[in-house]
Amino acid sequence: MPDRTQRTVRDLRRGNRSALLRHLYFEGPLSRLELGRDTGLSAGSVSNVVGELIADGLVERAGVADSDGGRPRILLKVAAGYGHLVGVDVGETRVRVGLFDLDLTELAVTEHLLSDGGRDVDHVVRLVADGLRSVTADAGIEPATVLGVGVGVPGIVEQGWDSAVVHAQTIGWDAVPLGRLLRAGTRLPLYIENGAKTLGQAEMWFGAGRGARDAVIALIGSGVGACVVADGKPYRGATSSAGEWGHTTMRVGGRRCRCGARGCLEAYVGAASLLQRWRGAPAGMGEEAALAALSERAGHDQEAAALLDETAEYLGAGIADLVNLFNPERIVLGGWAGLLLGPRLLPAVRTAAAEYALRQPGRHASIELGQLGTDAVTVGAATLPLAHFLDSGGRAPSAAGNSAARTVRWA
Amino acid sequence: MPDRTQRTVRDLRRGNRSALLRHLYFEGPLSRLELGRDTGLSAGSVSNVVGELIADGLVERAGVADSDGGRPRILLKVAAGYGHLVGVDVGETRVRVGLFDLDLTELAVTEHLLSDGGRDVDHVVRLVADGLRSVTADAGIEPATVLGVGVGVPGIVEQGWDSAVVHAQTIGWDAVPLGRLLRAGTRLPLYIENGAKTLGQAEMWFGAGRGARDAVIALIGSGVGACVVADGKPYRGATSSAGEWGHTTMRVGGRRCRCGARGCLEAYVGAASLLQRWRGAPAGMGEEAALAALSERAGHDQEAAALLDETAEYLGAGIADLVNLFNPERIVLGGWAGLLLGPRLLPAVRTAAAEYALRQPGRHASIELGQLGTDAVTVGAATLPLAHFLDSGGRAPSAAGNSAARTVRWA
DNA sequence: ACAGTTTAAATCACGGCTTGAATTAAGGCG
DNA sequence: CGCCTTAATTCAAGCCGTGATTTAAACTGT
Repeated sequence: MPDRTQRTVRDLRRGNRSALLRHLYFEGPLSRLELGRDTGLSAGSVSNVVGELIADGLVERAGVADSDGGRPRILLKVAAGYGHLVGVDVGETRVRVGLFDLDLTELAVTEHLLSDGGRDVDHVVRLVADGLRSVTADAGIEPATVLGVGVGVPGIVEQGWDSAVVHAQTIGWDAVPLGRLLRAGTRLPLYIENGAKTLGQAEMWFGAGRGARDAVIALIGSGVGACVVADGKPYRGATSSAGEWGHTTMRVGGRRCRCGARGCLEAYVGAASLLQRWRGAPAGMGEEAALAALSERAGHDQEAAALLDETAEYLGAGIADLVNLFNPERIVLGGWAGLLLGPRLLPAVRTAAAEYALRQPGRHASIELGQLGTDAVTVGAATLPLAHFLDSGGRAPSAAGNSAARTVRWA
Repeated sequence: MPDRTQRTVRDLRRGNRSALLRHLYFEGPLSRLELGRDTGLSAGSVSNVVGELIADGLVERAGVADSDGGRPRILLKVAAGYGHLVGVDVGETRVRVGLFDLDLTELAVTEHLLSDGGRDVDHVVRLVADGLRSVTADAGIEPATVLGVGVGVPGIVEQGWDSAVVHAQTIGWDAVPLGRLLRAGTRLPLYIENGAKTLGQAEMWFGAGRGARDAVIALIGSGVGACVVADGKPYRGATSSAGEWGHTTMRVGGRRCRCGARGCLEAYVGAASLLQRWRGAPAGMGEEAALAALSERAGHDQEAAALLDETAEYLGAGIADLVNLFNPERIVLGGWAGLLLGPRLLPAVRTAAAEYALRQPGRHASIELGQLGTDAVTVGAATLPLAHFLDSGGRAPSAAGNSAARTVRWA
């Protein structure tokens, strides 16, 4: 089937509304003249489209630029109060629900700890629905102003034509029709996506990935994964499971990984694996605290230092794989373990990556530390409905008449 | 900068011309009614656009379907004789130039062997220009009917804004401004691309990849590389060097690769590496013949069999990396060594890939043998101008007034 | 041979959109 | 206040796709 993205003059207006909205959102405040120069639209078109966006309440004045003798420019911005967004982080240990305005300023947040690792699907679904009601009430907004709900989950999300189905091994979910289940609790548009991908999108929008077109967000936690962005768009693959970097082979026939294969990157650099192999691991300590202890001990303990040196080499080689295969301009190292170990390991990781990557792509790729912690899964999930809204030119889908989770679209 | 792909009603017509042309090209012959059904265009629009394409000579009648009592459907197809395409394969051992019609039927071909491994850039450029003249004369066509020249080269091609620059280590080329050099010999639009990528495109268009949207063409020769296709488009990366699969790490600190790094897949499964490690390698035999001998000897020689078993495991793990990272629906194993060893190794490769790949993406990916030999680099190169032509809706760029190689666009 | 029915394709009126040119708006300066 | 400069708006024109209508081309029955 041919690709049918634009075909009538109405699509033209929608495309140009989207282009102006996105440009204002990421680069604003801007004048109409700058919008025209940057987007290539004629002055008349900018005037027409901006006029419509202002009439719709999506765009507002943001001040006046000083004049050197001609007519002064009026600055414009996206109206932060036009609508609201909800972001949900469904994790192994908690369900976190946040309400944001269009600037992604957090207006309310609620969090529930899970005692069973998230295995009880119905319980999680109930917590999401309750959290949605709670943040809406806390912020004192009308539910009708919510443009959509983005949900990040710790597994693979298959985007079916009428529902999102989640496979999340770490919380024991197998083909859970989460879209349909959440639909029972709300009429708002739903956008369900892998949590690593929502965290990756957050880094791309306002973290270390900002401004890059081809990037990889490499996430190290207990497990290891990546979010690949190609030409500004997320790389999904045939069934949306692309980016399983943690299960690429670093040593054929090597250490057994919890996924079942041998020699996976995760079996060498995942926090769980590190702590398993560390003979000085303190007993009874949580994973994060234990890894912090390992990092601290590496300063004066040879075994801990050697373990982290080996980790840096494997990480560097794994990053070199990303460089050689994806040819990104930027690699962002994130995840709770990545942020914890990053400051100490990054120089050695860069050295190792330079050794294993081809010279030409390696020269073009910077390796940087992420800027956002794991709480950013929530705001990253809120970017899902926002991206959709911006892509549609600010014409949100109707909350009524929809019986399924929305197909997820990214920035 | 916002993505500005369509903005005026002229772009609408261009997009719809492109959609109809591509659909007719890949799926034709078809009636107007089928075109409308498949593309979603209204009957009136199909009538208008097809009428224009017929008037322009791009589309012609291809027969009439039988009628059951209503008006019979008229079948349409792209006019094979509308224009011509040239495909060039610049390799280590030869320069091959072919002239094709729009159906990619070969009308003439010429080939020159290289005695210096392609190191003399000026000599290669002269051979290309001479070959172009030669095939044009042999086929007895007007040069003005040639829509463009596609060139496949054995290295990384950086697509600059006004020229293609080639880095091809195997033929000793470092930052060769091939676009500018070839420009001196012809006014035709030039499209320069990595030969593995043109071969990959050929497999996608009329080989084992046909019909797939997310695929990887994995090429095994002396070296190892891949051509990644995402959502029907080639995955390029920031500087067009994506797909260097042969230099992903299979064993941290392992065998030294000719690229300088340790543990690369190429150091384990590339033909050059295999022959280097085979103690029974016959002296004075060419690479292809020697590999054929290895394959044949594996039937009754334990060492040869063990070497190929190890190769299958590394190949399977390398393919599993592609599955886990790119989530393709299809992996095509090609390249001269891949085609030679494929029939014998494919069962073991599939077994190994299933062991190393995650279950969910692994279940969705088929692993198949390529259908085209290395001569397909030439016809694959011819698909570059053709893809551009189809993408532009059949409005070819003017040959005059262009001082640089064209930015390459793929199917 | 003709009328009626069916299916395919062409034609037409209409509305929407962007563009470039012309006009209006809003400063600064003498 | 007039002139100049720069920003924004308005207007006429052309292009495009759509849905409704008309025309075209077959088949069947009388």
